[in-house]
Amino acid sequence: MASTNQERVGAWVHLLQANQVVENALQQALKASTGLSLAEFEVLSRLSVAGSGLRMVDLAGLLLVSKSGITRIVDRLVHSGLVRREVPPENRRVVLTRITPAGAEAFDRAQGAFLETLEQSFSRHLSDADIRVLRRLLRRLLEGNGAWEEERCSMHLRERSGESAPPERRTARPGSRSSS
Amino acid sequence: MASTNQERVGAWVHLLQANQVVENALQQALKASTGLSLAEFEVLSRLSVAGSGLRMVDLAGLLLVSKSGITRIVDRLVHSGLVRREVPPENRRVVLTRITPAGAEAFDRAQGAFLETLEQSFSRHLSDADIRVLRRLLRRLLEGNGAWEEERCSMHLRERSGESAPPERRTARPGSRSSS
DNA sequence: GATATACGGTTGCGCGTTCAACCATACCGT
DNA sequence: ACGGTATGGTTGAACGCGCAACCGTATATC
Repeated sequence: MASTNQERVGAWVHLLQANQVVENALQQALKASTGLSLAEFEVLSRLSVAGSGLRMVDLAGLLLVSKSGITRIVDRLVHSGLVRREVPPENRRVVLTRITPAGAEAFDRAQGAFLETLEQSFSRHLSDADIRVLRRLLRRLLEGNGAWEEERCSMHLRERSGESAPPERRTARPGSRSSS
Repeated sequence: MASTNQERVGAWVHLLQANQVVENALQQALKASTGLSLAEFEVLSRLSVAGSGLRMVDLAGLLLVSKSGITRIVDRLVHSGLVRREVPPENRRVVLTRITPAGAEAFDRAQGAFLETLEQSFSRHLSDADIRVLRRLLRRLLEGNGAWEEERCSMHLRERSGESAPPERRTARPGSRSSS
């Protein structure tokens, strides 16, 4: 008994729209609370755990945006003083981006609004088991499309309340995944 | 034993990225095969089963785009001769959009590429049971966010093999969701 | 060492979307 | 009837993103 095209298309429409609804909620919450866009917040999130900075191309891979896209996102963050560009002398063709103290502070503030809104628009409606199942299915989707990267799919947020502290993955060794 | 924030955020990142990957694949396939954007295809899809036309505002609700957004999407479709605007004499403030023969033809062609790509990038990687589970979870998400509308979540594609013609909805729902 | 190639990043441009303002039409209370 | 309000649609400006072209730097080949 195979699923009909209607069922498959329906499932995809659900995916499309659920993502849209949650994403809009997050965008709006972030913009309202700190003026950050979701992409900017994501960059700050990545940089806040990458002590030695990240290359532009790695950020692009992490966020699934183009090279020019990440250039502009970082442009805006640099302009607001939340991120710093840095060209390492030993390899002068890359640009390392590092979070500034002001950036870390902004991220901490934004993280509050982010987690709260994620709870309201996402996790609140799913049981813990649901979340794991959803994660598993979507991960299979990513793997099937060759879009699976371990480090990309775990945004390292610092836990706020004394919840189980994450095992601080520090091997941010970028795999240079530009499939351009 | 509650799921950690990391797990929730991770699940959301999966949602975000899986959607992005599938959407990109569909966009690209449609553009390559027929020059249509995903939004334009979606409009054609809706119109192809709405015999008596759809109002702009209804289309906007169906696609989850803004009023101005749907104006421009329809503009492009009208300009390529795939869709017709029509102002009913009995209510001259609405605009009914109807698919033209050329539009129906274009949709038929596009549908092939669409279904094939959806299979390749989506359903291919999930079992039938998976698809149903996924659908159920995402639907719960939509319901939880008050974004559930029966008719929106079933894109009526014509099955190649036997189908059931969907009932056609005539008058507008007052609850259109451009909560602007 | 000189030339070719690959890699990383930025820039110009076009496209598509939203927001806010606006216009037109229908609906409602009096 | 008549003003006020709500509804449906379009328009202009701004924004964010991707594509392609470009430049600078590192690496490979000879």
